[in-house]
Amino acid sequence: MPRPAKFIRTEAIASALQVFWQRGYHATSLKDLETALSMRPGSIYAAFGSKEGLFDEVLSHYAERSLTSLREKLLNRPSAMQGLREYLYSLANLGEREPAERACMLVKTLLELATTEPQLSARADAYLASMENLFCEVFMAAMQQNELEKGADPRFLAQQLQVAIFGLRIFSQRQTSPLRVRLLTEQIANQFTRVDKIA
Amino acid sequence: MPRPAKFIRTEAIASALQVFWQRGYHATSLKDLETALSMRPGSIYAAFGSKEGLFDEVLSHYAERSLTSLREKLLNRPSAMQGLREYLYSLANLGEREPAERACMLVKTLLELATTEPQLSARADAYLASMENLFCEVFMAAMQQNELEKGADPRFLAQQLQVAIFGLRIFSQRQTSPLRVRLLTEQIANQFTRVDKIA
DNA sequence: GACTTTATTGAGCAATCATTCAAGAAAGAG
DNA sequence: CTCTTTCTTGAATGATTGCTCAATAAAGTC
Repeated sequence: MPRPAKFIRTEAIASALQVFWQRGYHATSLKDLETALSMRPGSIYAAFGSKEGLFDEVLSHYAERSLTSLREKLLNRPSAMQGLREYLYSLANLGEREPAERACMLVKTLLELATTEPQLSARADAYLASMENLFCEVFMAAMQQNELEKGADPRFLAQQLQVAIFGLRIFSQRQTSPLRVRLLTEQIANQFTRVDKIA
Repeated sequence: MPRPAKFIRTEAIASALQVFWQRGYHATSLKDLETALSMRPGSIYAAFGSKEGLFDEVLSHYAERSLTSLREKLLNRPSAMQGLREYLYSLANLGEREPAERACMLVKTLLELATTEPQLSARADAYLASMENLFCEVFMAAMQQNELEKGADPRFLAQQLQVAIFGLRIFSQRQTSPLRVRLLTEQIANQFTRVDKIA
């Protein structure tokens, strides 16, 4: 079989992610993508079908990557609460990251495309639901490990946690000092993994 | 002096707000605005200068309106904490509102335009800082009224509160049941106006 | 009524948008 | 090498973008 594709799909998607994450869906033009991917329009369309198709694949890639990373940090840990704590602390440097990549891309997509591209927004929503479910599993594991009181409501805690992370990542987009973001992160980590939550 | 403008500026801005809030800045075309405002391009440009100028005025209008409403609810109250509690409970129905208007427009703007229109994003940021300051005043008043312990950090509490509201309003954009949003809202209200915070 | 001043109109502008496709280039198979 | 298959190219597509401006309409002043 002749002529393998010159571009590497995963690299193209990683480049496209960067552009879409920073500029958003509507403000990203095909010209932007041509530059970022070093591909000509024909190749992009041959490979991904459309701008929407490319975005869709980028979104999946981002979400799967995020979910995989979360699972590694949170599941099958000797102490679920310790894993959660470490994950939350990994957000402490949010204020020092690339500004346009501080907010979660799923959230940015959920907001930007709610009206204009509801199917893409719905896909982002579905991935966020998976993340909530993952948090729920963590709290259930913590209950089994006696790190969380028996009467706790893991679903509710998972949603509370997601609210806190949503808010933190939005806040980190504001032009405040990275230190304030760090302090807020630590407060959240303490709130959700506090000693007095232990049975 | 002859021929007064037929359109009413505040009404035009209110209509433009609805379109921009729902579709975002980049996905709103001049055709969308012509339809919403019932104005022809020439009139729009005579009145507002440019799409960016119109958006800027819309953003100011939204922010001033929000700030005024917040001040009414939160300042000069016999009990600052009671005012805060009532404000937070007013968010309990977020899950039943127009989907694309559940998230704060300032936040949507901060995220969407961070890279592509940094001056508009910065304006949204500045208004969010005013809101944080307002929250800070509320907590200071609560301390003076002995509704909050003397050692409390009003600035930190204000930022925590903003994080919670950011997160809640994003979460309410997800396709979850309005009841869950209500429960989360009540939890936040209790967290920030809890009895054991009182000195 | 005539005059002045401003608002409104909408056709039309260049630029950009996402997308297509015929032609050419590249690489393995024989 | 030739052949076949696939990938890449980039000019060109029609639609849409934000925006302009000369012509027209409307309202107060005199």
